[in-house]
Amino acid sequence: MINLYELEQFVLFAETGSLSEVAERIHISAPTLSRSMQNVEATFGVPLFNRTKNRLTLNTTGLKAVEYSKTLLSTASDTLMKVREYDKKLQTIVVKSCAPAPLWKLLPTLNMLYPSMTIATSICDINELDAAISENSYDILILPYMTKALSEDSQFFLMDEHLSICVRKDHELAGKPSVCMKALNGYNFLLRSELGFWDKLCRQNMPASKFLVQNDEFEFNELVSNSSLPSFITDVAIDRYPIPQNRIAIPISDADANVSFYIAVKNTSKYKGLLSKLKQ
Amino acid sequence: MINLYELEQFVLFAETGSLSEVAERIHISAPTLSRSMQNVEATFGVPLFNRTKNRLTLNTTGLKAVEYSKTLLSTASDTLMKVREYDKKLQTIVVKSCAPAPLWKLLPTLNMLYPSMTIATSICDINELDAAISENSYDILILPYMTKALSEDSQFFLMDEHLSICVRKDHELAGKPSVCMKALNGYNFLLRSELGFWDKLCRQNMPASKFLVQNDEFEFNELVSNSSLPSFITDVAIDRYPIPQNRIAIPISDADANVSFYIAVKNTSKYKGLLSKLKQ
DNA sequence: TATTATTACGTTAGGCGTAAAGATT
DNA sequence: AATCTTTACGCCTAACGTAATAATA
Repeated sequence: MINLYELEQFVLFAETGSLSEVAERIHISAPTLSRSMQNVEATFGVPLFNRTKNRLTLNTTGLKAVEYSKTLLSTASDTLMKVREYDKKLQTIVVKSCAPAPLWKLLPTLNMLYPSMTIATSICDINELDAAISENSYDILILPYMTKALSEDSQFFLMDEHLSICVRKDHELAGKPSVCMKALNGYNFLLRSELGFWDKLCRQNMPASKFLVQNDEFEFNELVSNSSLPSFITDVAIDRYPIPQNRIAIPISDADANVSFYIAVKNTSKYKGLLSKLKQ
Repeated sequence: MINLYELEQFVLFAETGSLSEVAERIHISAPTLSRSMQNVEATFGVPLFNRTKNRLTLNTTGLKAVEYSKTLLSTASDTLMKVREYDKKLQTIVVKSCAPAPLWKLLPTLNMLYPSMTIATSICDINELDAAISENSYDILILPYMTKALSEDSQFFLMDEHLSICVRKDHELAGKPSVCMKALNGYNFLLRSELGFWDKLCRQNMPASKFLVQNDEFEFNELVSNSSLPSFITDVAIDRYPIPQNRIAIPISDADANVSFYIAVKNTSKYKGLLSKLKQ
């Protein structure tokens, strides 16, 4: 049976050309390494070396053996790597959501129910979520509708979210009880990044508007407080991102802006604990 | 570092489903095998087993690990096999000849010069020899001409051979000093098998003749002695296959039937000893 | 003389089996 | 009670390093 440790020494010798040099490099004694090479030769069962009195070199068979040994060693490390990778995947819950707010609700519950699991969340466009479905690269999805690409059994209502604009109290729209996106088209807005499908929704329904996207939360808040540009807020986000005193929220009346989110799980039995928790 | 012996036990366990059964099968104790499985698990570094108190089973990661381990083990045995194969090829001289007689001359010399080498001889058609050239699947070739597919430096004259027919003394051709193949066309002949290009030569030049091919040397000789059918003989073969008293050899005059054989070697430096020996 | 490979040899770590324990059917 | 896995423990092999040898540049 091949000893992979000795085989590693063997290819190291091939790349170095000297026993003593390898011995020093890997911190074993020269006699040990010499014996290892004899063992390798014995397991192959054919001569691999030219032995002159004080110089060991590979013969042509030895060179071939090195070549094959390298691929063997690399498949060996592949074997380890892939199994570890597989195990890691088993221990991570991949959550892909079309919007951030549902994650705020979902993550604390997930962490509580599966404390040993790693939870990998990402906010995706709808087409990315569709891709995740067809590639099976998810454990949990959050969509703004029930998809027909998955069975109804695996999808459940999660929560509603209602979009408002957030304007200075002196803004020309400030007095209205509600607005529609058509009326908003043309106004420029402050927008946070990582909004998922909200971002696309705004751009599609207000093509004449421009959106100043802010990546940084602090900078975004500063701008909301100190500029006159309108921004967005939702009923769910209002706890996390309170409205400044000089601003007021005005609900958007469009159906598109009042969303129901649905959770879809790949493995219903694995997450039945989660699902029953969410129903409460 | 993976221990392949333990890994073998691991896949054996996967195929069997019980430690004690495997232990019995491969003649080691159950505790040793138990430890081996613990070692395998440790080298992978992830859980591979479900451990109930008295039943060990693989988890899903374990099943993946078995899968990868099987391919690793098979590439390991491939590695051994291919290196051994390569070594074996280095230690065999592959000789392909268009006819048997040149081998009679060549083989004793080869055996004397390279006593440790295995010599693999075969008698081939010309097109097989051409294939051997393009596939590099030879060490020494014997052709009835100098081929242009190889450099002149690697080809040398070996010997001549002259074909005769061998007829009963009462045969109608028995009195002739020589014959041409055109005149022989239509006669039926006894023919030995394994004649290489001689066989094709006869069939091409005497298409109206029939050839009774004998595989067995004894049977062939019996027929030559006891039938009236003409056969063939050459000057080189005459020592090995003496002409019966009731027969006589008549030389064939065609140029095709009087051949010069050439030896071609793949590695001239490797066989320069042989070549200088042959020149004597 | 310095460097290199290998053999000799003594020590010790680790691998194996026996015995035993703990648990299940 | 029989079967199965795992732990405990002692033996003994075999793997390692040091020291020595032999040979070369």
